[in-house]
Amino acid sequence: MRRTLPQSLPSPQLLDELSSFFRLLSESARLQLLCQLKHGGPMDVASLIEATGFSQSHISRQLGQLQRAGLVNCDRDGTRLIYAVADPLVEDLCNLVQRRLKQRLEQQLSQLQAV
Amino acid sequence: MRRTLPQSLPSPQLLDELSSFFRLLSESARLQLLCQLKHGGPMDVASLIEATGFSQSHISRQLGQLQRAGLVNCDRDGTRLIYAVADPLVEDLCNLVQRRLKQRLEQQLSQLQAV
DNA sequence: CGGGCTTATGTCGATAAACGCATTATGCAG
DNA sequence: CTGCATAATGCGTTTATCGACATAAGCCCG
Repeated sequence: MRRTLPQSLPSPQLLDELSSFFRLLSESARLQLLCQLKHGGPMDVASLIEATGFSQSHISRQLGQLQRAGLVNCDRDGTRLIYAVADPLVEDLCNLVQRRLKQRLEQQLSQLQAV
Repeated sequence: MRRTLPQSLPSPQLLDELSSFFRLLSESARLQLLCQLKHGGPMDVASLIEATGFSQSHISRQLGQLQRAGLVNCDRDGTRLIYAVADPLVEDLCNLVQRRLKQRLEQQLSQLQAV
């Protein structure tokens, strides 16, 4: 009896917006930047280069995308820009997915052991 | 004082798995298939072709990806395969993101009106 | 077994995005 | 105004993926 009520189909525009959002998280580089910022708190680009090993141009572009999506914001400190996570949503999503990955592995493990 | 405790950085493998998962949802075609299955309940491939307009080969491939990720499963009915959503996680994720998109638009709207 | 139906896969062109290098733009100190 | 540092952008190469067509593989019925 646990049936979710039949929701209507999302419009093509909504599908595009949803998929575009998920696309932001579909690249490990961007996810890495977000996690790094979450972990170390607000940090400047030089630190992100140091932490991730990516080129300055690449990091700048990825941060630009994340900023346009509102997932990140930045303050100036002289010529440096200090970036910070602007929305806890990504962390929540990652936690949900991570828990699910874990459950799935445990399930596969138990099935193996059942043989 | 609402500070989440400093979680450790995810490993590269975890980052890859997370981003790979999100990549599944980063294509509107796959999201559309999932929503269609959620909306119409279990259905066969012919119905999905009818509903989405994609080619049979394309749909087969996308369903294959979703199935390998455990997001979808299928039962045989003779030669037909009946696919169904296997995990409510995707719906939850979409709801979270959708709500956030809505909040963001409302925020932008109020800022416009404040001028 | 042979033909018809349904799904999976090989292949290909088109497109998009990653990523780095080089260059330009922007802010700050002297 | 001139350097000096930092961040953003133009451009090219490479890689991956979409999506379709054609073909193969699997299943069922005569």
